[in-house]
Amino acid sequence: MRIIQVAVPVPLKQFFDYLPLDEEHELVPGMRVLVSFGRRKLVGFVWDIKSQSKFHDKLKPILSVIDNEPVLDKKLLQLCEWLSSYYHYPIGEVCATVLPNLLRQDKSLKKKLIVEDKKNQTTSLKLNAEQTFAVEKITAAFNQFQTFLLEGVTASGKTEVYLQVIEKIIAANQQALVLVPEISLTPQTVKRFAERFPGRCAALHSGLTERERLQIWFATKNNEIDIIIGTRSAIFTPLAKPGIIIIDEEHDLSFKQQDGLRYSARDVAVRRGQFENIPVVLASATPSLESLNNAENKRYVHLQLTQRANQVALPHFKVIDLRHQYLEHGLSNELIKKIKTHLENNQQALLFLNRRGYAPVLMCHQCGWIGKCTRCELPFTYHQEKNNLICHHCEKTMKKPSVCPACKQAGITPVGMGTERVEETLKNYFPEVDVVRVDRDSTRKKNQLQEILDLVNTGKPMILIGTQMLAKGHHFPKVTLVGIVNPDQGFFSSDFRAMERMGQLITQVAGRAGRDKQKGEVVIQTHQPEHPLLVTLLKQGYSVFAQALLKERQLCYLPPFVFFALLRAEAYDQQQVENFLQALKEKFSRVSEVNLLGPVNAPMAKKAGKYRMQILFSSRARKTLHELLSEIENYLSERKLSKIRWSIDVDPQDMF
DNA sequence: AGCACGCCGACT
DNA sequence: GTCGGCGTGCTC
Repeated sequence: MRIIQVAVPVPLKQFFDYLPLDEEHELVPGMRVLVSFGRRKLVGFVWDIKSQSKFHDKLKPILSVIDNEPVLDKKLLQLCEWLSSYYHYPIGEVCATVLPNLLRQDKSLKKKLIVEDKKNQTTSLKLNAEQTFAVEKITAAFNQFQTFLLEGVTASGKTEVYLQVIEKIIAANQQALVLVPEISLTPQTVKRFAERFPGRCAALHSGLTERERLQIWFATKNNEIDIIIGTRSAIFTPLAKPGIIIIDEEHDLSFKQQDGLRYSARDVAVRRGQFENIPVVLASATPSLESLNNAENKRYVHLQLTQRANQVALPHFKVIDLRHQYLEHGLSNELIKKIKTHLENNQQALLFLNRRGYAPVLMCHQCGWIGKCTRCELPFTYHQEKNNLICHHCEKTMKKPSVCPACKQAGITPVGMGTERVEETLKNYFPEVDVVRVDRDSTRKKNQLQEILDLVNTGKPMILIGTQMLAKGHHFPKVTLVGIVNPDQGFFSSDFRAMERMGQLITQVAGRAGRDKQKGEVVIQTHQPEHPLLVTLLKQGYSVFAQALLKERQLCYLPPFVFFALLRAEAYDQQQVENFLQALKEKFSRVSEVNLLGPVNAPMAKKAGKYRMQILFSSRARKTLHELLSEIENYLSERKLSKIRWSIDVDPQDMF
């Protein structure tokens, strides 16, 4: 008797057993089958073929077999199993998450082939000694599992290292999988790969239709494409002949999925490399502390590129002490003067501010009223362009009131700085030059970003104001001045990773200054000019700064020296959430190797009308931590929690 | 998660 | 009388 064990995409931990459709249909793990599930019909995944079942009296036959060959090969099934147990997420939902949307449905596979335009092939650049060493080391690890941390300062030619490694991978008849952060998957990135390997690469960018995605999925599975470039979810692309996985800007936060299956594509890449027995390259100018620690422990081979190509000089850092200074809408006189000088020299200036809109708070000068979103209980951001108040957490929007809703007097004032306000201020100062704002609002429409980039590339003097969007990937030859308007949140945030991120941002942003022949200048406005970590970063560079942070993490029992997981819960009734988590904490606090902290409010204590709280689990023993999480997962799935929704976040990024 | 069942209050 | 609210239980 054959019993088919099926992973069904429902939020339940277990598999479900079915009878085969008939004797003819061959069933192999990884194939999709249509099954009757309760009163519904669902697309499930064959997991195993067994000879008996505990549910022998309840078994239904499979309704139909969708595939002739598995959509998930053995290695991907192994990866799914790992994902399910590591991230404590139901196996059937993991299988569905890993596939393109169109394959989650009951559609049989039909393949087309993808038309590729042939381009002129560019040739390899000459490597310096460090690059050559890196290429040789990585090449020597082909066909075996080894993780490399490729740490290269900006303009050190990391990309050329990937390209030459990929050249060798292709020569060995294997495929390369390249992951890049969300905002850097631009036409320029893709172009560089496409021009070196014409007709051999495909990019999974956001502009594709589901149909196009599926075509690329097939092409890589059938070994018709040698190089696949994509963001986070591309880590699940099937590969006929896997050769190497490369993660560009491995420190980037967009590699962590923030809902559903909360995986880190970087960590999944390392695990996949292990299962496929191939090398994995994690590359960054500013590696995460996790990866640096792994390099230190010799789990990763540390490769360093310290030379900047073409004799590009490192930019000069200048700290502007904001204490006791008059500020014109958040800008110091000194910064404005510097902008003027650079513009007069026919150069461009780039200002960073991590806050879109006009001002993060709108306040009544008469009575102190503050505009807050009723659903999230956080201040509205004032957008002058639309004359709106917008909650950046739930998108709730309202018209800006003309008089104070509380005291009915006129006196509503914007407080704090956003990109719109810096734009307005600088337009007043420099009416004769282009002042261009680059944030999510100004680039919402298709091609808007490209139009801005084209304008910048004309090279005429101008001022750019942007959020993080501008920190990566783009090359602005005429920018010689970079100003960081307000990095001070990094010093006081309750999030222990804020300082790491600030260091990464300053270093990455500095890399935008003077990439051409001109020496660049980076100006940082701060109320904390003497902060030891800021001084270390600016005087001794990111590596020394990161070492100092790692020491701090070790002393304070923080990751990567301990492992974290969060259990979040939300409901419309705040007391219910708290009681639920408190009871859970009391029940599971007995394991001595795992610390439980909380319940405390989640990063957004109230979102879209729901109250959110969390318990933090921390442990030096990963195994013990995961055993406890499994126990809790079992306990919770066994009982009915009508109004409370909970989720587990392993290795969380946004904690507080 | 869905989806059904079942038990209560309030409507044409 | 029946429509619909949501609390509870089940899915091989």
